Amino acid sequence: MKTKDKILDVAEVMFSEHGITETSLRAITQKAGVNIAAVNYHFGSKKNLIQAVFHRLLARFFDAYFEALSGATSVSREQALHAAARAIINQPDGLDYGRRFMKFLQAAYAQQQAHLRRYLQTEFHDEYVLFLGHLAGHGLSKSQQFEFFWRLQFLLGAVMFSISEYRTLDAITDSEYGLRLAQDSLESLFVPTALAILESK
Amino acid sequence: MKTKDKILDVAEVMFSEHGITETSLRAITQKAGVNIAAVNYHFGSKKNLIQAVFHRLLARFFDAYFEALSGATSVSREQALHAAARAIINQPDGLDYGRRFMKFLQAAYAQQQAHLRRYLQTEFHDEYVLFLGHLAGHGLSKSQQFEFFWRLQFLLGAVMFSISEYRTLDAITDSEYGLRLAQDSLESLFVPTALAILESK
DNA sequence: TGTACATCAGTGAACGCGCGTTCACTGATGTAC
DNA sequence: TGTACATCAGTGAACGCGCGTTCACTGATGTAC
Repeated sequence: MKTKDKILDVAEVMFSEHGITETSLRAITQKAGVNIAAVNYHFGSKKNLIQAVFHRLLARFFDAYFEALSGATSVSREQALHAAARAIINQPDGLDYGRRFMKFLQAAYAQQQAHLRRYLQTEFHDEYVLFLGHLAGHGLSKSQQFEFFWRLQFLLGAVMFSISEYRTLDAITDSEYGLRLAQDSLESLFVPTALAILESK
Repeated sequence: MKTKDKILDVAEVMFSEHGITETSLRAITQKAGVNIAAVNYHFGSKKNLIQAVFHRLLARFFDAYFEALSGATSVSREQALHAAARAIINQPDGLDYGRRFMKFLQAAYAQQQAHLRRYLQTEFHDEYVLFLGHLAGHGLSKSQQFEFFWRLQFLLGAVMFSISEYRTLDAITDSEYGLRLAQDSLESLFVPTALAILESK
């Protein structure tokens, strides 16, 4: 069982760091110190390994998200954004998890891994619908839903990109302005901006 | 000379549509109806071909951007955003160019094509600095510049993602709500949201 | 408790395949006298 | 205008390489009687 987890751990890091198609099973198994045939033994194929990594990343997000809401029955948009921000930012390993998650998402979109979109909507259907409901709110007209949908894409893009490039940005601002972003100030920059994206004008 | 342009055209479409590393020179040359060795004859390597495609996409954007400003001497942030939106949205071929440009950018970031970032900052240095100056404005303190930098990442992410996934989104909203986004309403949704991202709170 | 067998975790080597690149070559076009 | 040569655009076949996957196999652990 240790071999399976070792592969998952290394694959998560390498897929996020270098892209999914760019990362070979040989590179993963070599770094993990296991035999290359173990991937197909435990996961069946590279595609299944990708889904397994995605599953773990998603589960961790939704767990943290719903825990941050701690069973509240009625959730406002702002509460939802705070909970999501914390689920990504305030993890035991700091922004490392969030960065990997967002990098992975970004790579998945850019590399047309359509099977991952399907995977999210089937394997995490309930969580996904609940989460979207929190962000959308209630009683939207058709044209409001339509506009919300587009704004949600703006938001998703903004989050994916800024968090996934976090390290690069941090290094640039550090050398350029001598300033670095603390985790809690990232949340307080992020939530109002997210609200503005969903509600501007 | 026709062969070289055929390769560029097909490469631009295929890199954007399927990702950079996912697109083989064999696929490009086959679709273009030219010999595979012609790529290395005209461009030297796949990496150089990628840069040539990037160059053309960038040149088209900056041309349209500065033309939309039509030589104005002092440019406000809002003017700059309108000009940029038009440079991406109002092209002869509709959103197709913008979509390819944004998909390419996204793929470049996700696939760690660091040479492209360098290419932008050297080959288009003047345009790049001017454009950023228009968006940033003047007289920002260090901590304001720092915050602007982060907000710019939010904006870049939002634009790249929503435009590059434009077709998918359009198809979803069409079937879900029976609504599709006209080009000019995209601009009037986009500019205020962009302003809000840069200035919220 | 001991034995026989089945299942499970992991291995090493090989498979065919598609990749980017190279090379010797052809034929068309341009240049010089 | 004609001839000789150089340059340029494009070709077909092959190169070595790394890829994901497969297969026969080993040894450890679990299960049944």
